[in-house]
Amino acid sequence: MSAISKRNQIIAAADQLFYQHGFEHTSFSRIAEAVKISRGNFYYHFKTKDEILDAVINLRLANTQAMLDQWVIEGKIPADHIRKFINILIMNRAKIKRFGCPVGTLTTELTKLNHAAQEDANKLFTLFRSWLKRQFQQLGHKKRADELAMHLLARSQGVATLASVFNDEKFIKQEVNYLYAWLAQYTDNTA
Amino acid sequence: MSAISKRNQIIAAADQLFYQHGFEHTSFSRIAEAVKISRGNFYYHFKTKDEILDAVINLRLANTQAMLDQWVIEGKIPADHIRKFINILIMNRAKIKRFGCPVGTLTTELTKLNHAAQEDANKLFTLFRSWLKRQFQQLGHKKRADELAMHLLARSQGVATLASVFNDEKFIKQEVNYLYAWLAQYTDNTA
DNA sequence: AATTGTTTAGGACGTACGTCCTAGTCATGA
DNA sequence: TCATGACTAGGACGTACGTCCTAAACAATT
Repeated sequence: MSAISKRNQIIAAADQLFYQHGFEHTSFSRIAEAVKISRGNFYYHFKTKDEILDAVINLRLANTQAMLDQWVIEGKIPADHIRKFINILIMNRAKIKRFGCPVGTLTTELTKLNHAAQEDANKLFTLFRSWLKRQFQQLGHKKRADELAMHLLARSQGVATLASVFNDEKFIKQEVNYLYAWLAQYTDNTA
Repeated sequence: MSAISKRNQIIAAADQLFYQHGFEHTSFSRIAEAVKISRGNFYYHFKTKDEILDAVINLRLANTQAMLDQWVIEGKIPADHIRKFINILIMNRAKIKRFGCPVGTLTTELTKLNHAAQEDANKLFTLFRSWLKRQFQQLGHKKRADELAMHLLARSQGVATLASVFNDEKFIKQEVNYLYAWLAQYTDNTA
């Protein structure tokens, strides 16, 4: 097991645990247990908890960027791309129902903790926002592109939160249908 | 200073601190400091932290119920009542920008902590949901009342979250306008 | 076989937390 | 004046946490 691999294992485990139980509530011991190393040995890979958080955020940023790039490759038109964004609510509905949105819940927690990494975490949102904005621009809505991007982001956030509170996957599907209908307004019959 | 008064002071302080810094991140000492009693003395008023949480949730439930009742008294028609709900985004925009939605952020945190009080906290959402449902029913949307209530709740949640992430009050106002427009669809020219 | 750098386990350290106890203060009213 | 119950300050307690150290095991190379 190489060092890099073990390091990545730790980051991956922390990623999951931060999502499921929150950053503050996830202890070193808990992560160490998940990757089957001793708590003390942890220090060899990461000096502080904040270092892990940075690594997790960077991992998520990279994964998100890759996902967005992939969507652009797969889809033919901007409307396809945006629909792929909406569709993550469906794809991840089981996890969303249990733990909410990974992006939203992390940034919310870091804001409450007044944590130094909160601006880095916000970049996750900015990534989506800029990407969505570009899609709406390409749809021809140059002026309102950012407004529409923010609207869609907010709607998705709300759906994730309520689905989690009420443990309701059906609600996700319902709202996704609303979102598709909303999007259709802005696509020139290119559905 | 009577016992009840001091107890209420503690609950009120905890209410604020839980909102601003989260439940887990708010220590006994921090609350005691806020109400100017010693940390040890705390034990006289509340045996455990969970007891305070319960009290805070009950306080919020009572305040919310009172607010909803008041709205019904003040407004003339159901559309007025729903608009008052939407308007809390405007009324509380400064706090929302800094700390998000008090209801949403608490329930989200308790879910991550897998805390026993999470169901009680969810009652806050249920309170709004049932009330909104009733308003939509009175608007004549018997079948879709709950669906519309959930939709409005989700939209509000999303707005609060994004406004907090991007520190953006303008966004709140923008989305509130969208919400008013959305609501107008369901009111028979009684705006 | 010897050497070197990487990775590991185990545990020590200080701090902060939730909890709990106790001795004492204070106001009230008999 | 004294007895009572409400309230308080200060600190003890065990536990869990983030952090840090050290000695040993391991792997790769010479």
